[in-house]
Amino acid sequence: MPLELFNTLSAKVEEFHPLEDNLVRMYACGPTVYDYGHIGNFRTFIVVDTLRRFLKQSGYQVKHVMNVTDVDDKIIRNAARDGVTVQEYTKKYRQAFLEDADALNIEHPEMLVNATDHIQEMAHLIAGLVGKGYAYRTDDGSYYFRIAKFPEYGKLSKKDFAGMSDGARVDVDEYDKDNARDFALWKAPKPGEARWETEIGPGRPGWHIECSTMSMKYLGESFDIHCGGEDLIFPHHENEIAQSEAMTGKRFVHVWVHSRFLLVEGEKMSKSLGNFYTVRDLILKGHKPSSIRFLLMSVPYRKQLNFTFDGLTQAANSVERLRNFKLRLESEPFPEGTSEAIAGTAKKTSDEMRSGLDDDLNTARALGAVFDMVRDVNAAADAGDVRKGDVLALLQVLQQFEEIFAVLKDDDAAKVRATVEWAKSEGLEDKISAETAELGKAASLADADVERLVAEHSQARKMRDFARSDAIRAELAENGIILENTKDGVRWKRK
RNA sequence: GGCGCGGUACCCAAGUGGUAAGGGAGAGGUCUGCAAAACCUUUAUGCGUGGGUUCGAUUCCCACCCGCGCCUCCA
Repeated sequence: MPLELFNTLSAKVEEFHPLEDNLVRMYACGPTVYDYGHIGNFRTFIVVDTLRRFLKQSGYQVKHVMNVTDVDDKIIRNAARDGVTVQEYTKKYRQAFLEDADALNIEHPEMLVNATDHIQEMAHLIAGLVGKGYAYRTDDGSYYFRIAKFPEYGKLSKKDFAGMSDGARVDVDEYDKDNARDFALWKAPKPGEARWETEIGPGRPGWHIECSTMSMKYLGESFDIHCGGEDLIFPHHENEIAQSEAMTGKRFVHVWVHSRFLLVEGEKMSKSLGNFYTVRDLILKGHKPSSIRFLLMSVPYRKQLNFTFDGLTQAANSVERLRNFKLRLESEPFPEGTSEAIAGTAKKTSDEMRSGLDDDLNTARALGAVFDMVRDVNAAADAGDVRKGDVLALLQVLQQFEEIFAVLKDDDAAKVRATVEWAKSEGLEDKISAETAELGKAASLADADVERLVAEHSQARKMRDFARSDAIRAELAENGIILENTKDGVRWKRK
C-alpha cells in the first residue's frame, strides 16, 4: 500500500508518488532564529522529521532542504537593541536550534540554508518578476507582488480575492502599493537597518521570497513536498506559490503538508498566558527529551494536540514500558527454538505499523500496533512461549519502530546534563529543578563502574547478604541507576 | 462576519454503517528475600446535545452547544 498524504492544495488525501523516480524532494520552512524555539515550533519540525524518516524507511531517497530565516523585522530590532550585527545576533539561536533538534532526535535535513546567503539570488528573482510584470517598484525603492496579475492567488488557502473580501481587515501601509493585498518582495532600506546592495537596489528581502528562491535553487522549479505549520498556509505559502509560479509558469509544489497547532494545558500557547515553553524550559523542569518527543509524536499531525504536564508524565511512562520490553528481549535467556506464533506477531506488528504510517502518518495507529506486540510478547514470555530464535525478529520490529519514533535509545541523561551545563553558563542555575539535577546524575557513572557495582550486588545476593546488596542498590539509585533482579539474573538501566 | 477543523472512559487517543484499538492512571490479584519489571482481572449498554435516514449509527444528514484555527509576516 502506498503512502497517502493530505494535500492542503487539493484538500484531499492523495496517494504519494515522487515526480522523479525514487527521489523525494522536499522543503520545510525552518526556524526564524531570533530566540529559542518553543514546543509548537518543534511539533512541526517533528512532523517533518517523521515524514522524512518514513519516506526513507519506505525506500525513497530523500533530499530535504530547510531554510533558516536569519533576517526579519524581529531580528533586526533585537540586533539593534543589543548593538550587534544581524549575523552576530542570529548565530547563537541558529546553534541553539540545532542543539534542540538534536535533543529531540530530529534528523538534520540534507541541506540547511540561510536566507542571508541568498540575497543576490532573491533580488534576481524579483528582477525577473518585474520583467514579467508581476512585480513593481514603489517610489521609496520597495518592491511588491501584483496579485491582480496572478488569478490563481488564493488557491492554497481557498480564499477568493476576486472582489476584496469584506470582513477582512486591510492593513494600512506607509508604502504606496497598487492594491492593499499586494505583498512585499523587497523592503527599501531604513537608516540603521541591515541592508544589501543588489541589482534591484539597496534594501532587504521580504519574508516569502527566500523560500521561493532557495527551494527552487536546490530542488528545482517543481518539487514534491513542502511542509510547515498551518499558520503558514496564508499568507506565506500562498505568496510562495504566486512568486514561483508567476516566474516559471510551472506547478511549484505537488503536495503541501501542514501540521496543526498545539494547545498547552487547553489554551493557545502565548507568553501572556504564561504557558509558553521552550524545549530547554521543559528539560530544566525535569522532563526527558524522549518524553517530549513521544508526546509530540503520539497525536497525528493534523489533529490539535493538547500539550500538558500530565501528558508529559504519561509519555515518560509509555517510553519506559517500551524500553523495558527491549531490555527484556536483550537480556533474558530464552529457551532454544522458535515459535510460529511469535513470528506471526512480529510480522503482524510490522505490517500494521507500516500501514498506520502509510495512512497519512497515523502515528497513533503505529503506536497501538507496537504496544499490542509488547503485551502479547510479554505474556508469551511469561508463559515460556518465546524462544531464542524469535528474538531477532522482534528486535527488528523494534528497530523499524525506532527508525521513526526514535525514543528507545536512552541517552536522556546525557542530554539533560548538557542542558544543565547550558543553564549554568547562562546564569540560569535557579531554573534547574531538583528532578533535572537528579536526571543529570544518571549520566555521571561510566558503564564499567556500574557493571562493577552490579556484580558486587549480585555476589552479595548469592551469599544472601541482603543488607549489603540493598545498600549497593541504594547507592546506585543515588546515582540514577536502577537495578532490577529477575529470576534469570540482574539487569540495570539509567533513570 | 467569511472559510475550516474538532468534541470517544479519570487523562491521552485509534476507529468503523453492525454493535467501542492502544497507552497512562486507579483498584484487586499472581510472581518475588525486598524493590522493580511483567502478567491477569477490573474502569464508556457508551462515543458533545436534540432530531432524522436506516433492519441497525459513535460512524450518514439537519439543528444547536462548546473548543480551536486562518482571514494582521505566530510552527
